Amino acid sequence: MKSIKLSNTSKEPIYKQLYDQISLQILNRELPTDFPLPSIRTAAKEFRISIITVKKAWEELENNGYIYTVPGKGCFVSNLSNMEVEKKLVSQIVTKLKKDIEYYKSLGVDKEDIIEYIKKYYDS
Amino acid sequence: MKSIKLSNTSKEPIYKQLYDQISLQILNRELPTDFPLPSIRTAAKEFRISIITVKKAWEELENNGYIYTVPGKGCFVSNLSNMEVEKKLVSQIVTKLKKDIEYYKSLGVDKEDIIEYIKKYYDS
Amino acid sequence: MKSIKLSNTSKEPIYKQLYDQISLQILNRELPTDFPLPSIRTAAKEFRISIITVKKAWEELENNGYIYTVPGKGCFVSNLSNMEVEKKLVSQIVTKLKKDIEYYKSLGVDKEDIIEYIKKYYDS
Amino acid sequence: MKSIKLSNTSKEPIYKQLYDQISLQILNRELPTDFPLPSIRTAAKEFRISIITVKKAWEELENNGYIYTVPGKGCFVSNLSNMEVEKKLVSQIVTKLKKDIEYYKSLGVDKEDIIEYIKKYYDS
DNA sequence: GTGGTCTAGACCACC
DNA sequence: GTGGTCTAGACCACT
Repeated sequence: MKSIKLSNTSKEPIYKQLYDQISLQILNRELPTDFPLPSIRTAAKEFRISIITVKKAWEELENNGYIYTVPGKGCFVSNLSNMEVEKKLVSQIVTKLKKDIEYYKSLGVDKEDIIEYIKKYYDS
Repeated sequence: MKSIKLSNTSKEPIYKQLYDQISLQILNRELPTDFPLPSIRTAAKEFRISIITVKKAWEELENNGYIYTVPGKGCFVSNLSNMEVEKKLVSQIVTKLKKDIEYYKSLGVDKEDIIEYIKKYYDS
Repeated sequence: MKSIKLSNTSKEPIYKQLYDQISLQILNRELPTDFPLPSIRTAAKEFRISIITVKKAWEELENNGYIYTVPGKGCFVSNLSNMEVEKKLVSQIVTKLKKDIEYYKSLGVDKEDIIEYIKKYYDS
Repeated sequence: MKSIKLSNTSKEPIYKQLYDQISLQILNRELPTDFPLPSIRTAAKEFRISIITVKKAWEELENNGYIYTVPGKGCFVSNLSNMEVEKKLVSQIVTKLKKDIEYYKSLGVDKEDIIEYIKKYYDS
């Protein structure tokens, strides 16, 4: 499991940061099917956050089909088909992209300018 | 003054929605220098929100140099030079763009793919 | 009568700015005894402010003995003895100075440092 | 935390009094880095003022970099380097001093007289 | 009329 | 428990 970075001062709530980073690792196949997530208590200790906060993140992951829970055993990465992964990924990207484009258009930015900016900043 | 749209259910606080839309109109020169904003009370009635919520939005606008207020008179659009407008605009765009790019990179999206998507969606 | 400068955006209310500058000119003998102040209407036009605002300033001046009103004629500078002028001046200075000193002490500034600063900035 | 004194009758708004006194304690290192400020509710009770008034003071402190807030946790004194503290202090002193000097000059007071007065009153 | 400040409640998300 | 936001009133000084 790749390292997780949590920020106390960020505007994003901690449970959301946890959710985002883990779901992303699952989509990127960095966590394989049936990989056991750390127990809620272990994770709470490791990240020095409240058990409740971890529980909330794990719950969200389960609700969105990223993991499944075996009572008394723990939580494991779901068996996502490539198609499902692709679908979740594309859906996330397109949803965000459409919103972003709306924003840039409202600021009066040209399509060409945005593409310029992206070329400029993407590799840095 | 172009119409303002506020959503009660949005995650964005109301005062922030007000701030965003008005500052945008100022940057786009839709509101000229010294244009009088509606009075706090008038705006509160019009948008059916509390006086304090409007006040907070107006306050933020003043703190960031978009408007100036004359007690007993009202609030007016600041005299922003083209250079200042440009600077504020670019700063907003670049700040958001960098965050967005980080996000897309973390999802493993290629630069070319993003540009493809933008070309596809920008004109719709 | 020396020129008067009023600022709309200042934190000081306009009537107070008027009062301060005129009372000062009287204390400095720039306006002699029985000098006629402009009429309220004239002053309002000249300074482009409301008649009420001028009235308030003139009222304060009268209340503090700087001018006297002759109904139907106008307002005139009072006959202040040198002693009275001196007393008003010293009282103003000492009152402010004591408050200022308290402030600087609370910021932990040494007596010597303040004197240094004054020597440095007074002539600029 | 040293005691705070608030005056209902002062011309200064309550939130400003709070802001001034706390920012001063931070600049004087009476409150160390990461020191937890009392919660908004606690402070409101203690000073017998509204929650919103405390909030406004805390907000100003955050806007000016004196404290940082962690939602759900509380507000804490920022980690200010000695250089930053010095800069804030000097900026406050010089800003006020320049205004004071202007005032004394407008009253026709000599540099030497002011220094005399300061020597006389500073230690009392 | 205007903005500036303040009160005493309230609901929400987060920890 | 915490801070973030919001409401519906109120009083004040200034124009």
